[in-house]
Amino acid sequence: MAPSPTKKEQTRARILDAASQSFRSSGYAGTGVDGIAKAAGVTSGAFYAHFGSKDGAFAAALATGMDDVIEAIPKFQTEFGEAWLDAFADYYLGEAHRKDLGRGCAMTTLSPEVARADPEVHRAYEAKMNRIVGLIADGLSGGPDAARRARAWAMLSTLIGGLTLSRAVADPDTANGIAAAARTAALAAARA
Amino acid sequence: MAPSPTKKEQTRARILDAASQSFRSSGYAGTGVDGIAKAAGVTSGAFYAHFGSKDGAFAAALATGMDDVIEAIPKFQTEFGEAWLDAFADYYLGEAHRKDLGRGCAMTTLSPEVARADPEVHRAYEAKMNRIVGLIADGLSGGPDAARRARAWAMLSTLIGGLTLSRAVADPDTANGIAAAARTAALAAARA
DNA sequence: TTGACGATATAGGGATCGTTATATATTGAT
DNA sequence: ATCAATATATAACGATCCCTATATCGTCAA
Repeated sequence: MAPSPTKKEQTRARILDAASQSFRSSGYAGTGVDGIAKAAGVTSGAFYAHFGSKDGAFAAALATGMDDVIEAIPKFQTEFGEAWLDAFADYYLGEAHRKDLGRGCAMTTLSPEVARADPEVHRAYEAKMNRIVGLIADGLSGGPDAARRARAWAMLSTLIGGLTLSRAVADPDTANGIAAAARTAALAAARA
Repeated sequence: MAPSPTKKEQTRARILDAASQSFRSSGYAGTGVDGIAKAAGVTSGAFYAHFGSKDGAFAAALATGMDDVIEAIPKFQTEFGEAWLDAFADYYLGEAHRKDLGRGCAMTTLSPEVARADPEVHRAYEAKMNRIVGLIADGLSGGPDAARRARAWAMLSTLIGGLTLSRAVADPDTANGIAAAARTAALAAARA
């Protein structure tokens, strides 16, 4: 059984949660250390005791955000079996996920931030992404491994792009149309 | 013939160029008014004389960035004829475009920023996006209009997502792989 | 050439930024 | 219960943020 978290671990988890949410919904530059601390119910002193800097908190938020995906994909695969791809695409482009910028998938919200970050962040991101693509490719059928990985990248591209576009438009009908089109294309790309 | 721009218009154009580049490469929150002014060779006084606020400059940069796309697509269509889709995808996911965050397509760099912006920005963005999708759909063949628009949305999703992903990874080979996979999927989605 | 006006520069305010140093509170071991 | 160690709070620094008010510059008309 997992050991019950200490008070310090609970505080760290609250800060990390607040940081993750703010980085996703407001971006790196749009996020302030004091704002994270306030959202977590602490002050900046606790923040700097747990993460040494804003960069450190971003790296941690990025890592856990990607780990969430790494954990989620096998769950979809075991829970839905052959239909896991459809279920995953439904979730990813569904209204609930679209509307939840703060807790939405880190791949969509943080990738543009990573593109602006230090090379070290790029590398950490890429390592996680490679694991994610590997997990997805394992859940695809047909073709050699390299081709399955390529199809996984294509599917992810379509899901992430579709989610980004649907979040940027104003009209819900337009957003639904984008999501539906991206869903179809993402599944087709995965099975091509 | 176009009238030669006045000094004031030239200054405004320089500020707008600097703003567009900074908003794309550093994001809205990562961009400062003083930085824009310095990059344009003026001071903040000139900035506020031309655009009344940071928001105003972002709206202008967004509008012109989308207009660039609106102008570019017909050029691809007339220049490359039937092969315009391939040429467009090649450009969009090509190395030159991937490496140029500051002058790269506004759809990819600014859509995540629009998702965080006021509803008014969402609406302006959506109006431009609808024109872009219409232009792309006009260049597709087969199926009713609604289906062609859906395929245009799907292709854009894949291009934008693929570009975003390829910019976030560290390894050039990985980036090339993502771009190639997204290219194939984007073209397939457009012709599905 | 002068005067009036429009374009840009200068100066600075009030707020928030990330961070550090220090003080206080809280925990855990004895 | 007491003390040491740790966790968090407080206070403050210099920098930068967006923006306004005012001053200076340049331009064109008369």
